Amino acid sequence: MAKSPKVSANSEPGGLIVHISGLLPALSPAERRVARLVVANPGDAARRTITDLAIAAETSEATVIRFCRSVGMDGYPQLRIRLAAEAARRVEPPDARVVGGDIPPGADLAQIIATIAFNDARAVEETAEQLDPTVCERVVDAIVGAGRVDIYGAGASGLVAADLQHKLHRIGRTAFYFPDLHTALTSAALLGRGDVAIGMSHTGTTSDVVEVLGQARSRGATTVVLTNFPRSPVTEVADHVLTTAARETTYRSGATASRLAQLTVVDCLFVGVAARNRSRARKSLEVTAEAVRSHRLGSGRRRA
Amino acid sequence: MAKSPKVSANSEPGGLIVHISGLLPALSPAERRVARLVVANPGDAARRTITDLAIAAETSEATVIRFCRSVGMDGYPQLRIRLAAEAARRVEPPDARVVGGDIPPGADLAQIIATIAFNDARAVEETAEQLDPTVCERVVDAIVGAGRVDIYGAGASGLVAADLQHKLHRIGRTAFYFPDLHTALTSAALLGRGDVAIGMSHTGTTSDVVEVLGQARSRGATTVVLTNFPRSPVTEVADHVLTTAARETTYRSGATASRLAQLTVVDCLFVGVAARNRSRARKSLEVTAEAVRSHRLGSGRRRA
DNA sequence: CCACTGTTGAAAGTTACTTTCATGAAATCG
DNA sequence: CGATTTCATGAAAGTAACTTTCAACAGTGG
Repeated sequence: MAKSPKVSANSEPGGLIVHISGLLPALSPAERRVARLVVANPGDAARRTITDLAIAAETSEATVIRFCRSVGMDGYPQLRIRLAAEAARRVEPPDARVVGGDIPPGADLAQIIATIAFNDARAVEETAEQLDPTVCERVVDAIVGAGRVDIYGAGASGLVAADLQHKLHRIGRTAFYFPDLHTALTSAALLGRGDVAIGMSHTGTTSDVVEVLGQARSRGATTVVLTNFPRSPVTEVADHVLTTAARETTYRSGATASRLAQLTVVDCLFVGVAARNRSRARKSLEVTAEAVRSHRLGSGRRRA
Repeated sequence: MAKSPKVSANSEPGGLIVHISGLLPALSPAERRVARLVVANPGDAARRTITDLAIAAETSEATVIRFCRSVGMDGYPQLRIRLAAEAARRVEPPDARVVGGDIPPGADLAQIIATIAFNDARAVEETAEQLDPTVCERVVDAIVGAGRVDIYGAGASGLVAADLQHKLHRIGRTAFYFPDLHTALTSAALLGRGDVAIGMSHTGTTSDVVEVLGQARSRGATTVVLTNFPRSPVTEVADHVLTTAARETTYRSGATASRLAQLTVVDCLFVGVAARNRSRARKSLEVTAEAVRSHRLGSGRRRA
C-alpha cells in the first residue's frame, strides 16, 4: 500500500514533462524506459500508438498503461493529447544550446555561459510552473503561525536552508538552521505542535534530513520538504511536499540548476510570509539593514 | 468516390482551425456540424472520443471520419492530437506579471510565484548576456593556476561565497570561505603571488569585503570581485570585475534575484574550471559523491 | 418514371486500448 | 537457507475506439 499515492494528476497543467521527469526515479525499470522516450520527444510519442511506443521502449502495452497511471493519467489516449499539447507549447528551438544536457568538451566559455544560463533560467521557470500555490499557501500558513521554524539541509541543499533561515530571520520570524545533524536532532526533539520543520533535499534520499524530519514530526511539528523527486523517501515524513523541476542528470550540471530552483521556491515562501504582514516585514528589513549600515561604504548608489 | 478535394494535410501547421473554418462551406451539412464543434472549442474536441463527438454533432462516427478526411487528416486520432496541439498553442500567457516591479499588496500566491519566477529567470538571462567571457576566462585561468583560493562574502552574498567554495572544493581545488571578517583578514595576510581572492558583494559597498580584498591584493594575490554595480568601491581593489544584472530595487525582491544572478556566475566559473581538466573534475566529483553515499536512502530506486 | 449522384448511418470489420492473470525474480521472513 | 510474500512483467483475453462497407434514401436531371 506504499505505492501510488496521490501525486497530483491534473494539477500539472504547465509541465507534464517536468512532472514525469520528476518521478522518474520512482518508476520501475520498464516504465522508466517509456518515460525516457516520452521526455526525450513528447511530440513524437504523441504521434505513436500504444503498441508502437511499447515496442520502441522494448516492453509491452500493459507497461505503457501502467506508466500512464503512474504519472496520473487515466489512460494512454489522455497521455497522448496531453503530450501533443505540451509539445506544441515548447515551440522555440534552442539553437546550439544543449538542452538540459552536457556541455561539449570543446566548448568555449561563451558557449558554456549561454548553456548554463539557459538551463538555469529554465529550471526557475519550470519550477514556478509546477509549484502548487495551494501547498505553498499551507506552508506559508504554517510558518506564519509557527512558534519557531527549524530548517535542515545537507551539502548543497544546506546553503539553501541557510538562505531561507536568513530571510525569515530578517523579517522577524524565529528561524533556525543547523548544518550539523546532531544539533539538528536535539533541536527537533524540542519542537512541538504548531512548530514547523522544513527539510531540503534535492534527491530526497538524504538520510540525515529524513531522520531529523521524522523526529520533528513525531513531536507534533508540521513538516515540510523541498525536493526534486515527489516520491522519494523524504516525502514520507512530510506533511507538505514542495517540488522543484530541475532535470539535470549529468555530473557537470551537478547541483547547479537544482539549487536555483530551490532558491526560487524559497523566494516564494519568503515573499508569501512577508506579504502576510507587510508593515512588520518592511520594518524588520529596515531595522536589520540599518544594523549593518556602518559596514557599508559610501558610493554613488546603493540601497538597503 | 468522386470527392477527395485533396486539401493539404500538413501544410497548415500553424492554423488548422483557420484551415477548417475556411473550407466550412465546402462541407456537407453533417460534416459541417462536426466542424462547427471543432472550431468552437478545439481543446474540448480533442478530449472527446469519436463516438462522443458524433453524438454531440448529432451524426454518426462515419461522418466524423469523413470530416477528418475532408480536412486532410488520415483519421480521427490524428485530428485529435493536432487539435490538442492547436489548443495548447493558442493559450496566450496572460502575463499579469508585474515586470521587474513590485508585487501588488492584494496579490495571491499564484501571482507572487509568477512574478518571482519571471524576475529570477530574467536576472539569470540578463546576467549571462552581459557577462564578459574574456574576463571569465582570465578568472578561470587564475583559479586554475592558483595555489589556493580564498572566497569572501557577507550576509546573503556569504551564501554565494560558500557555494563557490563548496563547488571548487568538490572538484579538488583548494578553496576556503570565511564567514568571519577577522579570520578572513588573517587568511588574506597569508596569500601570495599566484593565489586568488574572490569577493562577493551585491552592492559593492560591503566594507568588510573591500578591506579583505585590499589586504589580499597588497600581498600579491589576484583579486576578483562579483558585484551588481561595476563602479562601486569594491571594484577598486579588484583585478577582475564580474558583474551581475539584477535590477531589483524594492525591498520585497530583496536579495532575491541578485542572489540567483550571482549563483549563475558561480556556475559559469565552476564549469569553466572543471572544463580545464575534465577527467580530474569528474573523478573528484565521483569520489566526493561516494563519500556521502552511505547517507543516502534507497539508492537508485525509491522505497522507504 | 427511371437512372444517377451524393449524403448518411447501421452494422460489420479492424485496430487500439485495457484488464486479467500466470510467471518468475527479488526482497523479506522464519 | 528455504519458505513466503511482494513486485514487475508480458501474454492473452477482454473491451472500447476507430474505420470500412454497404444499403437506404433524397435529390437531380433525363
